Amino acid sequence: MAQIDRSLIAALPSFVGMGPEALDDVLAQARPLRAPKGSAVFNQGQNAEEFFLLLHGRLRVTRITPQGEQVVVRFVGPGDMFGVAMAIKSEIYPGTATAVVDSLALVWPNSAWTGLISRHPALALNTMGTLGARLQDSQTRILEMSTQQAEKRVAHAVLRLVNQAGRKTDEGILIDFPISRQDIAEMTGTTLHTVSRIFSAWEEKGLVKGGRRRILVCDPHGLFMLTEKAD
Amino acid sequence: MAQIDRSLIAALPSFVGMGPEALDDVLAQARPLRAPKGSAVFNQGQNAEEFFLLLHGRLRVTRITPQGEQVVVRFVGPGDMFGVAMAIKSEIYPGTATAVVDSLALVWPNSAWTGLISRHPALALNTMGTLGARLQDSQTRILEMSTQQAEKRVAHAVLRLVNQAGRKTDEGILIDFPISRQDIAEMTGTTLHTVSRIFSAWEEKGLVKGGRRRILVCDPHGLFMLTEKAD
DNA sequence: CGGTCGATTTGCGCCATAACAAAAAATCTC
DNA sequence: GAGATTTTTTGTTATGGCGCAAATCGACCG
Repeated sequence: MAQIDRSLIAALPSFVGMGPEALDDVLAQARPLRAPKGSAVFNQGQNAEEFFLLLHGRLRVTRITPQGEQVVVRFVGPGDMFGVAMAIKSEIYPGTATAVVDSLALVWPNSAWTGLISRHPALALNTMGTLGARLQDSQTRILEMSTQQAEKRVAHAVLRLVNQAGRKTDEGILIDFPISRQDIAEMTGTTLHTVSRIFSAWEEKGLVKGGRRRILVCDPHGLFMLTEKAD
Repeated sequence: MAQIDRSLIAALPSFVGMGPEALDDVLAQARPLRAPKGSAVFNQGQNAEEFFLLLHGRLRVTRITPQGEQVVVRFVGPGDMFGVAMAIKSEIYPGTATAVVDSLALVWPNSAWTGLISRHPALALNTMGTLGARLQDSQTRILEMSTQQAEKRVAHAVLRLVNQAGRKTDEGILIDFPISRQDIAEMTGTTLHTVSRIFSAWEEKGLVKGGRRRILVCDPHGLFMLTEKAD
């Protein structure tokens, strides 16, 4: 198999503090994987045999309850590791990862995990940092869902998306991957209908401009006010 | 300082797979800390300079929003690590840990963290597992808060407490540390009043017996049914 | 360009649950 | 054990946002 160039990953948060030979050791066991838009990289409940790093594109990670309700756990962006079931001592993938745009990832067999962690303490520390960041994020969401009502939760979710994937344009900040009202609803624990109403209200106030599966934030500062003091 | 006996920690999940000299290395930098009931081990926002392992007792970890609303993040039991801000690359403690009964912990200076992780890959893997378990737990709570209504969320919370800290008695399963309706409310994102009503209804059905700051689960199976099928 | 299908918007009625308000009960203190 | 304090229970009222349903809009396709 052709060796992947280490410059592809050297700058990523997961690999900071690692030398060239360490990076080569990491890459030696990886293979690339193309994920066309709409395809699933892995499915909830599947036996977890590999872990991943996203190089390019965007994935949506979802979880489904036994009763069939779905929630969006997070969006994966370039440089993020995902499907690290090994790290969390799980035999199966706890969620489903779907490409929302054409994407490209690196894949390692789970068998490589323990060795890599043991040989590269920096990788261990970085991975913990990533898990910790996700934990913080989850707990923040719990905090919001416990104490705030729908409009604020939606505002926070949009602001988080802006930070993760916002692209400045001359009209405002564009979230540059397809995301539906349904997605926002599943991120905030509300319904499609409520999100739609909230967005309509925001459009009237000039805070956002909605397109189909697109969000254009005209006034992020206004959203901040919405999340701080209440209307 | 007197060396702590390694048998105290050898069997704990955080230290499985570590040999005697590794355990001694870990313990060499630790000191014991008593936390009387009601005292805070650390406070939200404080500079994080140490990390901890609970040997005996029970702590409640809470987080407060800028607006002053509080939520209960989790309960820490014997054998659990807590306050591992280092692991998650945080400078400060993101929450407050309060002893709900007289407790005893081990304390390490943060400066010991990187070295310990680097020297003991097993500790790294175990810690990741712990973080992963908490992440799973958080995401499960998000799932529940998104899709289920108050009664089910409370039922789940009680069942989780039963698993963590339930003690069998001849009348049922007793959660053997002080926990108020307010606590349950803060764990489930509802109000004191709603929790009280729910508990009253359960008492009428014979599912639980409530005492002040105590919960006695008479029929866990009944609660399971409550969380599965509705009604 | 017309047809089809998915996404979004909007109206309406209803219900779970929050908010407010007190009383009652349990526990602690001296 | 009397009083004070905290916790819990319970009643009443108000409302956010969910469920249902139907209309509209926009995009993609042949």
